[in-house]
Amino acid sequence: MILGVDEKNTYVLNLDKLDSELVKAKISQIKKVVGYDVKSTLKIFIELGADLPEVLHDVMTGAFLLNPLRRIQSLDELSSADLGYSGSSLDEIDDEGLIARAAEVTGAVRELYERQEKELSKLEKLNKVAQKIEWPLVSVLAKMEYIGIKLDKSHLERINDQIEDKVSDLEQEIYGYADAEVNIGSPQQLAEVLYVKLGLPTQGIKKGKTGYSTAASELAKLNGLHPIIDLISQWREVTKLKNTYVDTLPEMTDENSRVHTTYNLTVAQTGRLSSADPNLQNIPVRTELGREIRTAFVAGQGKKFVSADYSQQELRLAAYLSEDKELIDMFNRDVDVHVATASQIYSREPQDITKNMRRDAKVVNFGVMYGLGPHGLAQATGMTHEQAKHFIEKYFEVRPKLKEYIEKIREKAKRDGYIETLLGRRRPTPDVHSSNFMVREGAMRAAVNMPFQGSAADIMKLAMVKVAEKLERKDCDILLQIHDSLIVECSEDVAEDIAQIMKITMENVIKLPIKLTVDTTIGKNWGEL
DNA sequence: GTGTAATGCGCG
DNA sequence: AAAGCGCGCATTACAC
Repeated sequence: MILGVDEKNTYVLNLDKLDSELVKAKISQIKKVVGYDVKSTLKIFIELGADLPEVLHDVMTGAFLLNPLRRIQSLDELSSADLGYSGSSLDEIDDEGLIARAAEVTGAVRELYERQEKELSKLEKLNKVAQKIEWPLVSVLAKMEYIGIKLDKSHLERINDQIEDKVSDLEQEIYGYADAEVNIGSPQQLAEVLYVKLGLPTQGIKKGKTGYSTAASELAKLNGLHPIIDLISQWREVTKLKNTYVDTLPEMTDENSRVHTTYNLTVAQTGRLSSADPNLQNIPVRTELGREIRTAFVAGQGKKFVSADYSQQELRLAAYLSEDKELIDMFNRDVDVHVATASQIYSREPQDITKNMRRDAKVVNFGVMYGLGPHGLAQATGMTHEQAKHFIEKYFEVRPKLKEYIEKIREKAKRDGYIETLLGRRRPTPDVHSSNFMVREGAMRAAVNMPFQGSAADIMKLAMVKVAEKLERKDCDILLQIHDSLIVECSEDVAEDIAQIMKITMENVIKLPIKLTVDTTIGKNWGEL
């Protein structure tokens, strides 16, 4: 445990062991903190029951803000790359070594801090992102991670029993058709069975480095040609959920049956959070069995979950950023934008728009933000390539401002070498100059996506800071962030109240000419949300 | 045994 | 000819 103190700030290192009373006393006096991976340190402070200090700066996150392309963000890497340090490892030394070299380590942090502050002060908006969003968010995330979310293990056990029966049934049937006990989990062996042994057509099937693909999208093309296809798809769905969630989550709980994720601030190039160990941002929801897994996440005794979701946040931001008055107006009048879009593309009255027409319009509405082309649209909707091409053309006729905006982003990426979000977070775009078509176009699509996904991420992060402030002393904890959604746990009697606070806070976190609608739900488990 | 690439798929 | 963004993780296959 090392503290480096000067007249202005206290520099704290990443630690995992604490035993000295002296140290605990010292911690309680810390009011402001600078460090490397401060979030990890704050979790130890919480464990000790200390009040959290204000986060002034984090050199790991700072390095990422200034250059998100740099992969290695260890204190070692930063010290040698940015400060020219060449000594032995700073971040993998044991307790004794740490004490011996405390000055060295705090010195590196201090110097990185000073350099990064200088760099940030030259970039006004990025600096504001750091000061107003990232630094306050560090404490919010530390608390979320520390509190965790409760898992009903017996519920998962019951699900597991059902799954195991189903898996063995499916396997027996599949072995029957394959006339061998193939490893269904091996794409190689499976391809051999499907495309050689059973002689299924390989026309139109994607080919990878090792042979013909057996991915779900390719199997879909074979559906109806052989009963084994559907069985394999079912086997995949069930074993995926079993291996990834049902088997592993119960092993990651603490003594109170709670699981604690880690939110990473320095991974996603757009500024989103990522969640790992376990990843709680990809808990299933799209299938019946998947939703069953969600119900295993439960609120504690006398508590409820409240969820608050931004409704179509990225599409609203697209409307605002491209200054498409029509689209902005649609959102502000609460009309169904997918129906409205279909109505414009097909030149039909909204009441004459079928489910399928709406579905196709929805795919394009979201797809354009990712650079979806005719190929992808055809894939997603079942249109022919020609129809898809025409559909996209019609779309941009109806949304000329969006087309213009996308073109502007592509040009900016080439000209300036970076794209920024609404609040000024930057993503470098070096690959838009690549001589490789695939690499170049991929970089262009990522660039186009940045303002939408990244601005949404900024707004949600800011909202988390504000919501955390409002919920202080309210017997209510933020547990999860799933990109456009927050889940809190609070006592039953205040749930309605909390829902309202979250809605108002999140909708008004930033003043824009477009309404950012937030929907809330209350439930005893995640499946009810 | 450990590391890595490839494949596949869960979520927003 | 290619041609959907952002993640994390399980498994297989294979090199070391």
